[in-house]
Amino acid sequence: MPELPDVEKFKKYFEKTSLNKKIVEVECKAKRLIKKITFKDFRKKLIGKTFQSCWRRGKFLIVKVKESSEKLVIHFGMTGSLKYVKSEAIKSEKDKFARLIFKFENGDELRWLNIRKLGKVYLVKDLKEIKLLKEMGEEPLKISKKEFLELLSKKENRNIKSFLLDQREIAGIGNIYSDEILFRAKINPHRKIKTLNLKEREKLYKAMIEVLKQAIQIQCFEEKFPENLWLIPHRNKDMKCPRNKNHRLKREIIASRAAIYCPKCQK
DNA sequence: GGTAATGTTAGACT
DNA sequence: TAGTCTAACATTAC
Repeated sequence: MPELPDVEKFKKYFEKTSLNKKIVEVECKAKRLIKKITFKDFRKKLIGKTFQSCWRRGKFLIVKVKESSEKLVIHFGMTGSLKYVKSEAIKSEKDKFARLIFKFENGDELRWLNIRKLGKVYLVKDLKEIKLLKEMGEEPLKISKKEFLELLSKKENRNIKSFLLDQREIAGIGNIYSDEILFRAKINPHRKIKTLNLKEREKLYKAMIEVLKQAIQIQCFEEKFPENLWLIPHRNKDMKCPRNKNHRLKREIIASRAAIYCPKCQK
């Protein structure tokens, strides 16, 4: 689930549920997912503190810890999410995949769920300690058209889908949304950047912003993606093109990922 | 039981 | 050397 729009949703969820509550206990059932620090130290440094504010960078959620110079940094991997559970529901609502749990003074708790254990959690003073954050590219919703075109022109030899997926080029786009962006821009995921003309590059920029903004706006609720605009309601389902029911979507491995696209609409 | 999965990365390849 | 691509990682769901 967690690409830019999903992490944006987690950010709002975190703000709504978990700020300014005293942490009284931290539990972890998959200690190797805590990076750069032992769980023992991690726990010790957080107990008694509160989360002050949070923001998103790429696919990372970053949380400022009050009265500390350290930040909690969460990466969700492929199968991560957050779940806040009220004290009265903790016993009845078990989560087999709750890998990290913050317990608050009011009895509630925040669970970091992570089925496949591809996620990571850090506690760092300086975000640059995390290699991927240090090398991370621009935010797609902040980059100007001019900057975006310049980025493309430096990578003419690259495949366009693998470019969009590369966090060092542009932050936060993953497999699902790269497919959506290319579909919206009517660009075939096999294309190399050097084959894209200026019009297509501009279309790509516009599609990227539109797709991400709209997904954020509907908070990634699956049922809210209009069927005649998005691949999401069709991918691995009826496989019909949103633009034309007679077109069949194709699934193909591109850039080592399962790409879904319409060969008739995306040239 | 086989296959696929929304991410990242080390190492292979060109 | 530099740019790009691929396979591997860990675990579960269907």
